[in-house]
Formats: sequence, C-alpha cells, structure tokens
Amino acid sequence: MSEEKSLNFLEEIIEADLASGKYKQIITRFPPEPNGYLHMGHATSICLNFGLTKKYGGYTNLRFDDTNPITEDTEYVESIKADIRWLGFEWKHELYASDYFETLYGFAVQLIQKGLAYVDDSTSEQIAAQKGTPTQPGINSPYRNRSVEENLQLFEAMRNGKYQDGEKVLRAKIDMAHPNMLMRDPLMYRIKHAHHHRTGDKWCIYPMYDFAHGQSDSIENITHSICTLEFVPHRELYDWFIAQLGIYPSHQYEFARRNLSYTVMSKRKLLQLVNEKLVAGWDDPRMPTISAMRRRGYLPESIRDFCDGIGVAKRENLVDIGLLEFYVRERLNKVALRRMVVFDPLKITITNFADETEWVETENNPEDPNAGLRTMPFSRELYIEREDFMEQPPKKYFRLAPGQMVRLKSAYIIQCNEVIKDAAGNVTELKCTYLPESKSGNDTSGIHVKGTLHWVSVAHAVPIEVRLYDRLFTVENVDAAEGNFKDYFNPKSLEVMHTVFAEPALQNANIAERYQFMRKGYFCLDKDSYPQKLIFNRTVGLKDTWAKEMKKA
RNA sequence: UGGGUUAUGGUGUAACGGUAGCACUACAGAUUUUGGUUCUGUCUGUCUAGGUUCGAAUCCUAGUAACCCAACCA
Repeated sequence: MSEEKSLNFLEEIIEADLASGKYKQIITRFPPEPNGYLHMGHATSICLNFGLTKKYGGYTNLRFDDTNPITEDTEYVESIKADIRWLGFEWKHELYASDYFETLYGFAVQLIQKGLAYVDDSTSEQIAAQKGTPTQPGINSPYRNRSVEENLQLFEAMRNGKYQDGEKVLRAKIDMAHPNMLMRDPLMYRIKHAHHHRTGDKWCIYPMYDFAHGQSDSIENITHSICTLEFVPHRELYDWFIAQLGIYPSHQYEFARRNLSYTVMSKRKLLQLVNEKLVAGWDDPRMPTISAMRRRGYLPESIRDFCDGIGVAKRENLVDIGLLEFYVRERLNKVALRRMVVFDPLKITITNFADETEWVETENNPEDPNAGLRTMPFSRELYIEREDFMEQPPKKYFRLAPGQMVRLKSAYIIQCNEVIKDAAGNVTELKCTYLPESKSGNDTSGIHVKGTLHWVSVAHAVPIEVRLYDRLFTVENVDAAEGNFKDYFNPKSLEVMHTVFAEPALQNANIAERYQFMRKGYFCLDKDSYPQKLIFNRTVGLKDTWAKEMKKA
C-alpha cells in the first residue's frame, strides 16, 4: 500500500531545487496571449503551473502576453480569467507584458549601449534572405555595424513614430552563423502603428515574444517558466538576454503539449471552425475549448483528474479522448440526478391498470443516498423506448418482446400481450398487462426479470429538446491526416432531437445541476433554453455493453 | 545537408543497474430494479544491432524513426 506517487520530471527538478536551497518558494506563471479562447491544451498548462505551486508552496501569476496589438482584445482577457477560475485556480497577480513596455524599452537601450543590439533598415524579405537556412549560415546585415550613438538615436526615433510600419526593426547582435536559427540576430522590436487594448496609442513599437517573455519572467522573479517543447530552441536566447542584461535568472523548462484524438487544438484551426460556421461559436459544446466543455456539462474536477491522469513528459503523444470521457463519467456518476427520458417513444397501454395516476417513488441517485427520493406518475398509457422492444428478439435480449416480461424501473413488472401495427407493418403500440403484486420495494410476485426499462407517463410527459454530440472529426489524428483538416469534420457531430419525452421532475431543471437520463447518458441544461422549451446537452453517453455486443454480431 | 528534442503494451505514464508497475481500452466472470455503477480475473510492451555487467528499459557504441527550428506570431 505504498502511497508514494512517482514524480514527473518537473516535480523532480523542483524538489531538487527546493532541497538544495536554490529556492525557498517557487513562482510560476500562466502566460496566455489574449487572442483567443482557452482550450484543453491550456487546461493542461494551467493545471501544471497552478498545481505545482499549490503542491510545493509559492504562487502563480496570470500574465497576459500582449505584445501584438493587432490580434489581441479585452474580450479574450475576460474569457480567459473566467475559464481559469472555473477550473478552480486563483492567480496571485494579474499582470500584463504591456505593463513592462517601459522597462523593456530600457532593457533594449542597455543592450544597444553594450553594442549588443542595432537598428536594421532591411526589409522583412531581406532579413529573411540574410538569415540563411538551417543548414547554411546567414550573412550580416549591412546595418549591423552602426555606432551605438546612431542606434540609440534611431531607436528613439522609432519609438517617437518617425517611421512607418516595417521601415526599421531593432535586432540583437549575436551571430549570423549560429547553428540555432534563433540566435542569428533575432528581432527585438518592430514598428506597429496600432491601438493596443491596454496601452492605447502610447506605443508604436512593440517587443517581440523573445524580448518580452523572458524579461517578464525575470521581472516577476519566476523560478520555473514552464512552456511547451517548440520553445526549446528559444531557451538559448531566453538565457542570453537575461545574462546580457544581468537580471534575475528565471529558467525555462519545456514539456510536450498534449494532443487529443478526434479533435484539433490549434487556435488557428479552432478560429477557422468558428469563422466558417462549422460550429456555432467558441463555446459550441463540440469544441475542445474550456468554455465549450463547461457548457457541455463537464465538471472542472474531471478536467483536473484528466490532466493529473495523463501526466507530463517530453515525448510526442496523442491522448485518447475516451480517457477524458472516462474522467467525465466518473465524476458525473457520483453527482448526477437520475431522471427518465424517452427519446424515441413507443406507446404501451397497461390494459389491466385503472384509468388513474399512481405516484411511485424513485431514488434521485443510487450512488448518493443524500440525494433523496422523488415521485413519478405511473398510468395506463406509457412511453417506452422503441429500441426496448423487439418482435423477434435475439438470444440474451432482456428487454420487451411478445410474451416476455420486463420491469419498469421503480414501478411494476409488465408483460407484452399484443403488438399493434399500422398498414405498413410498423409497430405503433403494445398492449401489456402488469403484475399488481410486483411493485418496486414491495414485490411479492416472486418473479425475477432480467430487464429494467425507463419510461414516462404519456399524459404527464414533458417535451424537451436534446442535443447529442459526437467527435468533432472523423479521424483519430486530425493533424496527421492528408489534406485539409476540415475535410474530416464530422457532419454527424451534432444531432438535435427536437422533441423527446421527459418525466415531469425535469420541468424544474436548472443550469447548475447535472442529470443522468437513465440508460441514455449524462445531460445538462443548455443556455439556449427558453420557458417553452428546455434544451439539454448530452455531456457524454453511458457505457453501453449491449450496443457493443450487438455490433459484434 | 546544420542545430535541438524524443523513443516502454492499442493509448497515456512509471520503474533513477536488481521481479517491467499504474490508469484507460479490450476480453472473461460476479453483483445489479440503469445491459450504468461496483468487484474479480486475463491478454498485450522496453525502436534496432552490438558491447559493459552476476544482472541493462536504465550505462557505452553505432544505427533507425518521429517531432521542432529559416513569422516584423506567441
């Protein structure tokens, strides 16, 4: 019974740093760019960064990496904050890279003074051409040897708006033949006469990621700056700037971002789905965004469980979305209120039942005795699920069939006596009889049936709408599939059933509650609901071993 | 053809020179008034080839494969 959970590589680093006394507390940061909604990939980063400081003591800052005014907006700032809080985390300081623009400018001036940065008049194309390729060294810019004084003067003029966008840039002077492309005189500042969501029109030059991120980490005394693997080559530059500036040495550590099967995670692709109306918006429940998962009914605990469960490492991966669904079910099973809803109704008449309503008691959640009981109206005319009847049942079919008996959950055992069909031969109704002595909780019939069905009383049924969701794409590894990713969009990812029949208790459904429509899946009320029509999202289906069995046959 | 990162069952992740473990999935069974839940059991793995060692997933050598880097994006 060893409770020792093995550590991931970041925990090992942190424990070593703490043990050696390198740090007394650790400080991390979550650094989103406010140019889109957060998705499952961000959730893993959030759980990691906040989880680490929660575990080891210290804190996590929320820092918006807002160095590109063209793409950023406060709308995103608000949604990002809401998503982090919903996931259950709270940041120490809410910060913005733009808060540091003046400091960053000063850092740039220092580098110019040390002869480590210069203003370049080359065009974007010329710079690209000078850069070389991964296998060929680059060549120096003709502007590389300007004097410190001239660079200082030009950089100030850049700041003062003397130049148009793209006319000049500030570059670090490192080594145009460096094997790491990022060290070949990387850009530090570019000119953008654009309105910034926080600094307004104060600036017309903006720092690049590489000249903002590490310095921001340093300013905040971030001890462990955790990012994804594609930034590994940036680390050399990250360290270089910090070393040349002689500022607090934050360190960058990289992990492999998590990929999920049957979906896409890049902001660019998600934005395309939204813009091209393949989905209804960022929070369309099919999306892998946090806002979509919330709307769909996922519990934040499930997402945290998932992030813990998949761990963190440095190898490429494609996590089965079924694993996420497992954690979603696991949590929901414990809290969801059970309700009965018939999707595809088949009317049955209990011929020996009086023309009256009997209210039967049933539990709200067998997993939670505290959830209590409710009553359901049982009457002569009921709906059952059409798929719960077969005229010619296969072996081991425990549901209703001519002459066969089943229990109606929390009510009585019934037997099917007669099948009524229309002219086309479709089954339209069943005539059944019930066993009065078989009432749930009071069964003296001595009869044991294998099947138990959900049902609703025809006269009391509440029509509701349900929205059923399936995987967003038809292939497991969307990013690796040939051609355009949209070719693999799953046209059946949304199925709307406009009218299904719910037991009356669902009339009082509220958006905070989670429900299990018995034998159907987990559902939650959608915000699109209006007084005349309740709309439910299927969060995730139940495991269905019978369906699997039938598929095999 | 340069630099960097990574290789453990179907998937994800442990094992830090000493019995390849855990979770999901799959399969078989028990329980069940949800064909749900719960419980039990089973199958499947160390990229390849050499070497060091009493002993290698782990150390060494040589390969192989995948991913990242040539945005005035982050």
